[in-house]
Order: sequence, then structure tokens, then C-alpha cells
Amino acid sequence: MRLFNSKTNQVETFIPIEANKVRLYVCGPTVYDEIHIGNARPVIVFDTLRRVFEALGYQVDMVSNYTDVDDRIIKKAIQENVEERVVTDRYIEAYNDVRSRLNTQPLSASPRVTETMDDIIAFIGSLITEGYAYNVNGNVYFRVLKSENYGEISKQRVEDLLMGARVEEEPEKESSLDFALWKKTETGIQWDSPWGKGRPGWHTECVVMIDHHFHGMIDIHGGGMDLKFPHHENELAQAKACLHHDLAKIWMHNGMLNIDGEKMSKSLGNVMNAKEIIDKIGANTVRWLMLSVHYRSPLNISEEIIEQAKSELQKAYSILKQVEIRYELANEIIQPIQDEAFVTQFLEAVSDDLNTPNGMKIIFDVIKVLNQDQRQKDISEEILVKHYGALKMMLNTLGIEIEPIRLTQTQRETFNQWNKAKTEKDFELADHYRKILIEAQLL
RNA sequence: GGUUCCUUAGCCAAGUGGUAAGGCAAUAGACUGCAACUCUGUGACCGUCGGUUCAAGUCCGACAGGAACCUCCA
Repeated sequence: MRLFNSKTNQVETFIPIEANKVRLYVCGPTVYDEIHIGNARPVIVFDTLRRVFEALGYQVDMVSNYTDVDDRIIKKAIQENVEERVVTDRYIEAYNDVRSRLNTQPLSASPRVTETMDDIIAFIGSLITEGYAYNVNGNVYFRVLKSENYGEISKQRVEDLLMGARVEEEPEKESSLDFALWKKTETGIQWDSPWGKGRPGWHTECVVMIDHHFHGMIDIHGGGMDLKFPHHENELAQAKACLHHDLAKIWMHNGMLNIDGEKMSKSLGNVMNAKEIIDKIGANTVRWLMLSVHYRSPLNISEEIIEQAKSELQKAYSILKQVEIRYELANEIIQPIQDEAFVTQFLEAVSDDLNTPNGMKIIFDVIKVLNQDQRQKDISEEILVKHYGALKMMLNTLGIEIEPIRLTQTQRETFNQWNKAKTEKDFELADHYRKILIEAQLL
């Protein structure tokens, strides 16, 4: 496996910390609302990465958190006059519903910030002890200028950042680059700490959760491109200061998603709710669409590209259906074997920095060959089944789930009647049966 | 304004300096009782202009256009 590392800005050969194992952490959602289609991209990308690793024989320990402490959550809780927990429970459930509908593999753990609070407070305390953080009137800040190589993930220089920094309204900070680790607060959910009542800043949670679950460095830390700065930069700075390691060997970032060439935003009114689009076009099409572009490139969603994804996927559905019905009618079970050559080509493609578009090229190749197999007079059942198995394996690696066709006794008879009518050239009757089969989506 | 990145056929898209994958759409043909599915054929002066090189979509520079981040949005 080769992966692009944002930190080194190049594709690197993946060398696991522990042989045959992958420790993977992906920044999860802030659960203040239902997720939009852009939030679904890292869900799909990193689930696919995990599936590729598993196909290569790795055991993957994958963790993703819920950020359930946030201004927007507090605001919503106040609006609804309920506790924050009511809001976060609701959207965690909605998020998990989307995850499961997108056919993602279960995670090893999904920690919440609210359940990690003791560790977060202890971690901030250690940062103060180490001299990397300071308390001013109950607000604790990270001392960015003390951190070495700050900006190495986002490729920003501290001088440039200082120059570009806005005039801050927080005069208590030593530097405008310093970020909040603990915020004094009077409204909303709050916890007791050595610095008074308050709640944690955003950047500490992931570091603490990673340490809590993995007890050391992880192989891959993932998230959206927009998290490079400041979130991941700040995570790295804290890890170096307190844990004395770089947190992750590889930092991976997926590209952003646009709608009709424009960024999704509430002001433009073009935010696509993930659940709604899954309802509309189906989870398989959503996954296929997302994976038809390399994960680091921006992805532009339009009506045209959705239709394109549907047509492409339809080719796979069509041939799988034909093979399955063939075996159903023969009352035989398709043996679970795969064509090694195709599988190897596919894995080589997707192992190259998760190049799913190249993987799809192999999928189209095997679909074509399967169609040719299917039309041959002297068909080799073994080859047909191997190609079928290879196609299923590839689709499965992309998380495309297609239930095999199972015919009822009535449907079998309809097929037989249809074929009989055709043989007897009773086309009126044949068309009658054909119509039934088309309506049952078997043709 | 600063930083990072992108620009390949009508559309989507891959591309380790050595003759430009694949798909969608379109179109012609084959298959079919007619269709559908499918198969076969048909497309690119790689944003513009310079430079390096025997050789550049691929490296360097300028320009044009676009994106992300610098504002706790994946």
C-alpha cells in the first residue's frame, strides 16, 4: 500500500507500526445537526481504505469520534430548551443511521468528548506542567510559538500565519496563534477543572482519544482537507508537547465537495442532506459516485454526474443478475472462487494511494469479459464463476453491496414459460411473460 | 493580502519524462421475432506563453481561470 502523506507532501510506502495491523483514526462529526453529503465523503473514503487494507490481509483497528461539545450544540439545546445530551443523542443516531445505510464496516470504538472529559482535563494539566500551555483567568491556551515546526502539516510558516492573523479580540493570549484548550463559560454544559468551570476547546479531544484507545502513535490519521489547519496542526503540536511523539505516521486528507461547481453553504441554500440523497439515489450510487474521483481531488456533484454513476453501476447490476439467474434456473450454487489476475490488478490499482478510479477501470474490464463469457456458446462455467467472484470481490471492496437474486418457484416457472413461448414462436405470449419478468426487475 | 493545491475530449476521469487508461453521452454496425441487455467500430494540437531535455500532459517560470485553508465547515 502506498499513501499520500500530507505531512511529507508525498506518496509513501505504508509500513505498519505493528506487523499486519493498521491503527486508523478519523475525525468524526460535530453532532449539532444531520450530516450533509460533504460529511459523508470521509466516511466513505476511509471505510473504503479500511476495506482495501483488509483485502490486503491487514487487521484494521479503526476509531472515529463524536464531537458532542460545541457552541452550535449548546445553542441548539438552549433553543429547544433541552439538555445538550438530547441534541447530541439525536444526531449521533442520525449519523450512525447514515453510516450503516452507506454500508460502512463497524468501528472499533466511537468515543464521545463528554465521556473523555477526565482525560482531557488531565491532558491540559500536563501541557501546563510542560510549559506548553498557560492559564489566564480560567481560560487555558496552547503556547504555539514554543512548538517546533508548527505548520508542517498545512505547509504554513509561522511568520505568514502571524502576518495573516486577524486582529484578535482576545487580548489575554500571548500570541494571536495560540488556541484555546479550555474555555471559561457560564452558559451551556460545563465541567469543573483546576482552572474553574468551563469546557474544552476543540483540538485536544482527538489527541486524547487517540492516546486513550491506541496508547501510542497511530498509523493513519484522517479527515477532510479543511481540518489540516488549524485542527490537525494543533493536534500534532499538542501530541509533540505532551506525548512526545508525532501522533500519526501518515496524515490523510480527503478533498472537498462542491455542488454544481459551488461550495455547499447555508447562505447559498445548496446544502445536500446525506440522508435525503441516499433516499433519492441509493447508497450504492452515492458510494460509486464518491469513489469515481480520487479521494484527494475536489468532487463536484451535479445532476449529470449522478446520472452517469447510475448508468455505470447499472452495468454491474445487469451482468450480476444475468449470472445469478442463470445459476438459479439451473438450480446450482455459484462457487465462491475468484479470478486471481483480475483481483490482483484491482488491488494493485487501489493500493496506489487508494486510486479507486483506476480500480473501477478493472471493474469495467471484468464486466466486459463477463458479458463475453455469458454470450459464448461453449461457455466455461469455471471461468464465468471466477469472473463473477472477482467482480463481487471488487465491488465489495468499494463497499458496493448487491444482494444476489433468488428466484421464487413462480418466477422460475415464468422464465420457463417465456423460453417455451419463444421456442414455439408464440411472441404474444412471450411478450406477456417478458413483461412480468421486467416488472419483477429480473430482466 | 498570505499559504497550499488544481486546470486532460460534450461530460466524468486515470496518467511513475519516452507513441494520451477507462467510463457516461453521441453515432454506425452486430446480436434479437421486435426490443432491452450486450459486443464491435468511431473521438484529444493535455488552460495560454516561454524555458530545461535527445524526448514534457508529466520538470521549471510567467500569465489566465478555479478550489481549499488563514474565520472550531468533512
